[in-house]
Amino acid sequence: MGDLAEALGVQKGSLYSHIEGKADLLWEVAREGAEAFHRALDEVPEEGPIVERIRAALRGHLRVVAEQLDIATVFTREWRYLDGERRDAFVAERRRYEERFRALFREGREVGELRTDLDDVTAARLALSAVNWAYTWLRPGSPTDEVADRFTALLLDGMRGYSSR
Amino acid sequence: MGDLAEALGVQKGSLYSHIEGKADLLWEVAREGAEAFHRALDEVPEEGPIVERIRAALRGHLRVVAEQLDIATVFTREWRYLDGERRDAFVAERRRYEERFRALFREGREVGELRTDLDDVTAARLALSAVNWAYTWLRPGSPTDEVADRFTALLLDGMRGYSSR
DNA sequence: TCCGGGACCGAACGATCGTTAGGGTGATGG
DNA sequence: CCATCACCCTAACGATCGTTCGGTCCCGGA
Repeated sequence: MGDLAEALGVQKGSLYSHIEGKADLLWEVAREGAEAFHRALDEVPEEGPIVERIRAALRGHLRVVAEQLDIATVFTREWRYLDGERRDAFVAERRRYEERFRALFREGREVGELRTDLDDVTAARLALSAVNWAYTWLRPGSPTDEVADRFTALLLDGMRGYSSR
Repeated sequence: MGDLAEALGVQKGSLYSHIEGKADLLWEVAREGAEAFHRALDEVPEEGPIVERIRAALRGHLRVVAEQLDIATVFTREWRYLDGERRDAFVAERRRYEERFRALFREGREVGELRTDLDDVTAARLALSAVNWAYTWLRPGSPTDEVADRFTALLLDGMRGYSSR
């Protein structure tokens, strides 16, 4: 609160003309984060090759991370400090996000665009880990689309096989 | 400190007969973490198929996470609260760990066991992200070797290709 | 047996921090 | 022109928390 007031050129107490309390700030940022990531997933086409949709999902996620690094940090790390009801609500949103992500891989396996013996839970976990961890090293201005494409290529064709495209 | 004292069945002040201060505790746990992960990497054979060595490295890392979840959490997240010199020392150790990890993929590409056009930086980042993120969902008692093998399989052969083994 | 020291207690200190209270000022709009 | 209201200030409060201090107890070695 002190830092925030200082950054605004205002006394600590003056903040409370505008906000209710510290917890509300975290909650707002967390909600913004959830919205941003879900919105990015909304941009992913509902149809078309799964491979392209996975690529789009990774691109979208990384773009949010790079463009709103602070919000992404709250979404992936600082949300733990939410309390009670709000925490539950956030966790539900977060779980829903992961579920939407996982659905891509499941569908890819089911329709046969990905290998039919794919372990989609592990695949989704691998992809989500990569983008979740990105907030630790991705910096604003990084070529996120390119990074996402590299992840996609590696996830699709592996380190041993040879690209089929 | 209060929680710690309570867990030990002792008054807060009594702790200072045994330790110097709170910061030392974090430093000790962080050092323990770095040692544990490096030790796990030491167990990876220096020779033999790269694929098996990568699998061993992932297994080792996940085993440390599952068996010493609190220490792993400090190693991956809480180390940020180290100060000054100690923080620098830790970051160096962490960087060295990542570098040792990355060397596996580079070597695999160089000797041709992995695809020669492999983006080894991205590959290492993908693998490290997966195991780094594991502290958020891996629980003591999980079959870490199996999880590591699933990661390995996916990383090696991808979601689209078919296994060559 | 006596002495020294380590472990512990109880209490307080001092710093930080989120928050509240009370008062002032300046712009707005009836 | 005056009342209102948003905004800000200064000051202080209250809680938390890491740490310190003086004193007590007990155990092992001289």
